[in-house]
Amino acid sequence: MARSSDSNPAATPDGRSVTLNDVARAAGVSLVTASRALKKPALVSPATIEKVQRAVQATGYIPNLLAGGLKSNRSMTVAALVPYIAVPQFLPTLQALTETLDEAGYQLILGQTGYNRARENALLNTMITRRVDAIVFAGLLSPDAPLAQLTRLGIPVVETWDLTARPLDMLVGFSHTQVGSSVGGFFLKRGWRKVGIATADDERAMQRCQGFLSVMGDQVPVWKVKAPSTLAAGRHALAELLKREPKLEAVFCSSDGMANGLLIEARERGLRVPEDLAVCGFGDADFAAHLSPALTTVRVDGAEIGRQAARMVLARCRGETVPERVVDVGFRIIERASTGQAKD
Amino acid sequence: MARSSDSNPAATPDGRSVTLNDVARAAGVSLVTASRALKKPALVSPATIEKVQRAVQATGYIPNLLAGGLKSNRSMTVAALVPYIAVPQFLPTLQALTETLDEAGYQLILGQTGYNRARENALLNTMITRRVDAIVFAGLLSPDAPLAQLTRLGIPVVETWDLTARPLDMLVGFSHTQVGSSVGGFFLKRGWRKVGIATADDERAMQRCQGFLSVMGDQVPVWKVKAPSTLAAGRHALAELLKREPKLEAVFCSSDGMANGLLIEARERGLRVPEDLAVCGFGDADFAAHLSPALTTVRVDGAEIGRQAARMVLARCRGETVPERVVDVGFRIIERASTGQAKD
DNA sequence: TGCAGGCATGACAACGTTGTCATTTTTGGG
DNA sequence: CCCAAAAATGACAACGTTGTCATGCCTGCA
Repeated sequence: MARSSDSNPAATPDGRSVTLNDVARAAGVSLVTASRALKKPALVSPATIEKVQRAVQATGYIPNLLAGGLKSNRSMTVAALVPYIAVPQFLPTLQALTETLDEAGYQLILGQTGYNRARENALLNTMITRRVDAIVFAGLLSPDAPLAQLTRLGIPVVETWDLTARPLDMLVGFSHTQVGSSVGGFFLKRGWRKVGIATADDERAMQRCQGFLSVMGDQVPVWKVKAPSTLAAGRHALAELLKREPKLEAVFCSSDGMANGLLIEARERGLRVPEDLAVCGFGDADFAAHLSPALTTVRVDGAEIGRQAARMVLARCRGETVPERVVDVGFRIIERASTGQAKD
Repeated sequence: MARSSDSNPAATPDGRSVTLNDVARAAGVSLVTASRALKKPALVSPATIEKVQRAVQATGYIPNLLAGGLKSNRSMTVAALVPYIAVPQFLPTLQALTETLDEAGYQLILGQTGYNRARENALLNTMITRRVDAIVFAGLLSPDAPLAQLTRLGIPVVETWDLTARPLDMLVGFSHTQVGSSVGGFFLKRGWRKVGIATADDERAMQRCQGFLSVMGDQVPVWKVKAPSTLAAGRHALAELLKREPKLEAVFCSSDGMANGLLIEARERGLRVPEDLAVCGFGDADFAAHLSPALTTVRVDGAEIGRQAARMVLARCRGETVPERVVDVGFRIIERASTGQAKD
């Protein structure tokens, strides 16, 4: 990868790299015209465009987005801040976000907050320094975030995967409390009273937990693990919950991976699912429907969250105002075999 | 998020945003000194640094990395190109890469190639346009990639998760063919002759498949699915393989998720694992050890790949030469219950 | 044929920082 | 107390593009 100075089609004779200026000279037009031919072809005659494109080929010109971004103050870059890249729930969102933005020429800059407010703020500052055109955040921003900077610079912010009446700027998500109470209601309707909850300790999972407890009562045994939750944590969770409530009838898990662990642990212990123990997960991961028994879970359209967030970001980057700044994508309990048949 | 012009501590009276120039003026030093105070404190007296930092506070200065990057020709940005963000195997690599680079002030720009060479090349060009300081690629670059550009600009490239004697630039990975033949050898030693392979159709999985077949023979039934493989695909795969070879003794899967599917399907069909059917996965996902039976699989240290790639990238960005341009992180077959006890 | 209006192009400055070289100030040894 | 060397600071230009305004040209209509 050494920079060869001889016979290098992308370097001018004196070694500098090829700039738009060189292209313009080669095409016999002015710098501005060359710029326009490439970026705003509508303003340039077809013949000139042709000339410029030929010159681009001949010189091996490679545009420099940094330079353009400096003047136009647009980096064509969007920051995506998540706790960890590997948190399964956010993956469809990240994927859809990346794809949708890419189609519009925007790229994603990734940041991992590690469920850590200090890092979150540090990352926000980093992204501001990079003059990202927008920020998409997994969750709600903390009140002590460097909001002032964001507001100052007018950087659009989309909070996701949560719900609040007064978002910082824009929001795409759903109510975790409501998820919890819905699952609680579902359990009640099935007549289960000896229930438990196995949950990660992140903010959103705790909201689901609270919603669940608000319906099921505070005496419900709660097994809490450090986020992100795993299959192994799920196996352990069932063991712990059974210690506290040997006659456990149903468990609500804060992720499908964890629920998968519960299914496995239940089988190991000779507990039949759903006859002896019902299990409900969260997220409707791709594998949930194919477990045995198929897993009842809460479906959230993570990809849709990503698409909507991208849509909002792009609109704002085009200078439009986004009318509905809060989008509730909702959720749905998907009943499968792990909670048996409805008895009504 | 409206840009308020009044009482805005980050905007000068005339509405421009605060630049280093304003800081310098406020601190009573020159522009260059202010720059150095913030970026190269070793060259500036402590008293001046103090003054400048105070001025930064007072003015609410926010640096602009784009501007600096233009002059210094360093974007403090590294591109990571993967097939899809959600491919589980790459997640630990991405996570480690992000973390390690972040510590050095570099951020990751994400690109999804979608197992598509055309998109791959388009993305490479995009990243070059963005003047990323390096590119980390999941897999090997295709020969028709815009290599010339990369070489021209001297952009460091790290190919990962594969092995070749002559990488484009640098490489961290391991031999998939060898993985396949190792697992084949392992199966042979156990005396299994009626074996099958369930594999995704991406390049690397196909290499593992070839390695496996080179040891086990070409008559082995192969069930191929579109990458990325899933649990559902695994369930289906077992059904298909049993059609072709009803007395199947062992199956090698191209991912742990797929293997999980095989375990489930086997149980559904009343096949005991490992007594009736042995299963080996690939990747040693976090759940592999906690399945029932625990899954025999091939462990690859994905996080280490990420760290090594980051190490190489950072070294090159510091202008150092990287002596060992090819790092083989190897792999290990982790024997667990899904392949039973060794009989020797 | 003359002129308004639109289209195509060009000149110039600017974006906010950093590299380079020059200059001033300080320090330490004789 | 002086001078050489080092430390600290400053002036200027440059990075490569785009925004703004100005200008030349041509088309079509009166």
